[in-house]
Amino acid sequence: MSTFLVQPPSKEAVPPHGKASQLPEAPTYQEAPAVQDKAAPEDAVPPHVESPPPPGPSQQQQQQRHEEERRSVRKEDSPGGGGGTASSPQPDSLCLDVRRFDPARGAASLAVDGVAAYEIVSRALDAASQTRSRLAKENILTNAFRWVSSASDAEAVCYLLAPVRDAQAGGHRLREDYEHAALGLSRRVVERALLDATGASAAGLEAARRRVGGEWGDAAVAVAGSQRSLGRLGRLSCVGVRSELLALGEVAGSGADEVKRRKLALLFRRAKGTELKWLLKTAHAHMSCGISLEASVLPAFAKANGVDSAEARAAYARRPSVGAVCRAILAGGNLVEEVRFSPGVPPSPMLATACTSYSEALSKAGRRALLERKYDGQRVGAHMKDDEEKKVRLFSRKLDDMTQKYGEVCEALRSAYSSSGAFVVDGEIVASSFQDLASRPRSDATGVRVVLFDLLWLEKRDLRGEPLSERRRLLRESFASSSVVDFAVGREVETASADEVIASELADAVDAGCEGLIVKNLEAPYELQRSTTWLKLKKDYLEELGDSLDLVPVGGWRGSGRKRKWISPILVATYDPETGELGSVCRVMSGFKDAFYRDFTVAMLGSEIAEPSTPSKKKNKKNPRVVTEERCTYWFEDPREVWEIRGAEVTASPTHKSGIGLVHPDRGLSLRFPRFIRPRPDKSLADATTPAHLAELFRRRRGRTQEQPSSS
DNA sequence: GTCCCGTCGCCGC
DNA sequence: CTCCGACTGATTCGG
DNA sequence: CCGAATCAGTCGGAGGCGGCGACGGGAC
Repeated sequence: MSTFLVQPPSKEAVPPHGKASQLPEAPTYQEAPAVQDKAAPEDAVPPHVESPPPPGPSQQQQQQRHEEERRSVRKEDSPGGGGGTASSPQPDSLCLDVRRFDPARGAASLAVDGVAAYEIVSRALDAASQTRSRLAKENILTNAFRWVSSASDAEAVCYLLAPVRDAQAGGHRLREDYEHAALGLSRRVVERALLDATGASAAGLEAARRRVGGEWGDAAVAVAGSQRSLGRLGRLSCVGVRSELLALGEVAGSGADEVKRRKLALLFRRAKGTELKWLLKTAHAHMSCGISLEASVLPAFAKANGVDSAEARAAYARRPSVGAVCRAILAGGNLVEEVRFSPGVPPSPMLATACTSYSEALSKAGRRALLERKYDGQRVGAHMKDDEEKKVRLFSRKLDDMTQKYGEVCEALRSAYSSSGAFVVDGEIVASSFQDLASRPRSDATGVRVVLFDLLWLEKRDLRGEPLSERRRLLRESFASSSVVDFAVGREVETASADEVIASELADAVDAGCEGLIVKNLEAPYELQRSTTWLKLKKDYLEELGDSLDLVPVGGWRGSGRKRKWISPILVATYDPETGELGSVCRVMSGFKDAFYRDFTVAMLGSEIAEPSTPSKKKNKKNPRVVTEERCTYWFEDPREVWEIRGAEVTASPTHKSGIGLVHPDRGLSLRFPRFIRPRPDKSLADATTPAHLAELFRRRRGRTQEQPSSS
């Protein structure tokens, strides 16, 4: 508590969030034992070969490895990478096939005061994280759920098995999304709580981490090991853990972190065995165990109770309430009747599939298609219930309630609605640009518009099954456009004869400041999931369109998880031939093949990054020509390579320095959605994109706006 | 004690 | 949002 | 006819950008 930790021990466990992590890495002492992955044959690969054509032996090895994996559950890494090496050699009974698993055995010890023990969750997660097979995971979860019989336990277990909101780290999900409450747990608080609870020092924990193979969770367990002092606190239950975590989210105001730290430490202290690992990972919102609520947990719970797992998923999409779905499953499993879509509760939105050519879009779109503009704003589902109040509520793509934020939109929708009774519409909230929209205050964002494109419910009718053409007709009948409410611009075409128009429609959409087109099958129903009846076509997806840049890699960081052996992300820069400066544009982490990472890392550092030491010091000095405020772990000595990098658009950046002053006094230029396309060995520094060129692209883009053309 | 500024969680894409 | 790799289930291919 | 190779779809997890706002902590 009073001991102020110098550096969070998580330095490498967490992604390098740019401005933060400092300190170029001191510890250079080598780790002797274990780390058998050091001895892996890949190491024999000669340094810096441009994607070696005959990777012969290594591929075979991989094959072999996979088969091994398939046959038997094995320890060692899996998604999380470098998992518990020396942990349980004995497979948990949860790994037995569902038909052979006997829930009665040992079940007594899995209850705490009559409710499910957290041990159920930690055991399931332990077992599931040992394998990559999704079937095996589902098998494990299904077994675990056979220890759970009440709906309230089931709900808590579901949340605790998948407590992270989505793939994007950071947020938690411990209650209905549409009542979402973030926990506001900073890494520092979590780490201090951990040290508090275990009595370990930061250095001790770090040492333990090296011993167990790099995983913080395992290190925590190792450190906590012997000194359990439960006292009268008692074992953890699922409902208890969930409510304790939720309580952390309620703490606010000055001194909040201190209170949270204390509460968390209390929770950690009660953890037994690997429970601590999962509590820690939960608090960090980084589970990395290959389990999601929708795709793994709910289907497993359904299966454990004799309900079709696809039906459970569908039910959750209609009404994303874990509690409701669990109750219905336990109450007999009539999900169609008992878990319904209804106005006021946001269903999962329909999403489009990305598509990289005109022909692909048209061939997949069915006979008749709608070429609709894709507005660059924020997705919104607007609901009005059939009640006296006539209140419009808004939900984000991830179902957060946005009613408060966009009060004007609510008002405008209510008055634009020409019918009576309930409605559910789908649309996009837009401003003159995405950046403009994003900079609105979170509490009350005014001066925005909403562009409607679908209608899911009208009065007493669920319209999801109707073809898009019909939904669209009803949408236009039921709402009047106004200065705030509008309809998405779209053109209905016969796909057989649309080859000509699609390119020009896309061009027009981009000219109008839109991101591109959504090509929609006019006969298709509204699906509460990603669907191929909606195809997303953006100009930067198309090979010949969009801007690709030629940028220079100048530095990088150590990756985490499955990329921990490599440099990732990688900082890239423009080159200014006048001054010789390399101004940073963005970090890139998308688009690289694993082999490329390996070769590049070897080329830059001499080998893949051995856990847990490195970098070697000599690679660690920034080249003075590099202009950035990023603090890379690795700086490349003599940046001269050129890579093709593609992005959706150039942005004015508060963090990157390329072209600073050219479009804004103290902002540089960056890229939205950056990804690596290919190396350009044919190009040299002199051919790299210049800051001036980047500025030109920025200005060109800024000329286009989504603002309503003040006509009609 | 108050104010201001830097971090970082969280959320949008 | 983007992308890649792994897993799965379906389908086709070779013996 | 059956097992092996191939294919397409799904899933998970690696992390990009900008921006608001809550909080902690230093300056005053």
